[in-house]
Amino acid sequence: MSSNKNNLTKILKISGLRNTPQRQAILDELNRTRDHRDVEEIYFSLKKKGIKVSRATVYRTLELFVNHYLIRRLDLGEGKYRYESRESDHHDHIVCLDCNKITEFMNNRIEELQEEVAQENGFFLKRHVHQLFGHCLNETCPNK
Amino acid sequence: MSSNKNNLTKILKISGLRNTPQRQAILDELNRTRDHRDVEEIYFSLKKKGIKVSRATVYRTLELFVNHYLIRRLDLGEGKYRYESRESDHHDHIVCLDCNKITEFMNNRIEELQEEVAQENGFFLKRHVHQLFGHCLNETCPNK
DNA sequence: AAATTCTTTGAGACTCATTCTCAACAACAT
DNA sequence: ATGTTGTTGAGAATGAGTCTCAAAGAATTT
Ligand SMILES: [Zn+2]
Ligand SMILES: [Zn+2]
Ligand SMILES: [Zn+2]
Ligand SMILES: [Zn+2]
Repeated sequence: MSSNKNNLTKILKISGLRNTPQRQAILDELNRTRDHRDVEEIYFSLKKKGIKVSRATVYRTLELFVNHYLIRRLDLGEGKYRYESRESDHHDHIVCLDCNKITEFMNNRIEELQEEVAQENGFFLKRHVHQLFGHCLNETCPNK
Repeated sequence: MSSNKNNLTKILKISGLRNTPQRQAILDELNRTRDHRDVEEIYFSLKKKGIKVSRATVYRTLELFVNHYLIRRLDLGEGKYRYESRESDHHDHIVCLDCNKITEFMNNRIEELQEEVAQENGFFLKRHVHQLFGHCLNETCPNK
């Protein structure tokens, strides 16, 4: 945590930016779990911990961190973004249409084929959005 | 067009719904091209043709058609939806980050692997969102 | 430690896509 | 032609996200 704090301060300093309690708290909050959280969830988690922060700052900070590759932003088609820690490796997501459970997957062959498809179509691939939607087989899922 | 009209009327009737000039015009407008259009584009195309229609009806009708599998809705992460005709076969999209050109692709191996991934993770796959983003090699692209 | 500089924050106004409300309108069956 | 009931239009409402600007506060210098 302490090394983490120094780390963030350094990363920001390179761009002439300052570390603040709010920024540190938001990064810690995301790195604490592997969840995929939206802005309201993050905002209320911080509030519950007694951290003085506003929604505007949460929005601004998340965008800052996405641009500095400290976190990932994902759009699961819900009309709002979710954010996750970047402490895990690259992966894509499967979402249950019934219980909204988000499962991560990574398939090397698919990643290779994405490169091939881009090349075949005259594109230099920068990034991709890949999500599967279906019904999970969980006992706890309302579907079962 | 006439057979198309009868067609739409039949499809709607099954659900106890009525065909109207607005609904027919919106479907015709989308089937006329293979473009991926947003609501404003569709709305103004209809207006330009002198068709009496409101934004509310365009929104409502597009959702109705998506639910009845008459058109497809896509979310390219622009903060708004685009719609396309369903007269083409299933495909996914590559988008140029510079000129926003949308190119369609279809890779059978990827589609198979999506099924495998879903199965491996205990999901029954219903649909997927798959988009590639990169730089196109077009001469007319501002990037070149 | 205090002063200085310049970034960051908070509160609320604002934007924009989309949804909702409800009275007027118009398909369609008989 | 009439009645029933689905549909439309106009504008209000919603909700995520952005913007504004004065006050607060990091980081640096003295
Ligand atoms: Zn489930
Ligand atoms: Zn994830
Ligand atoms: Zn391009
Ligand atoms: Zn397409």
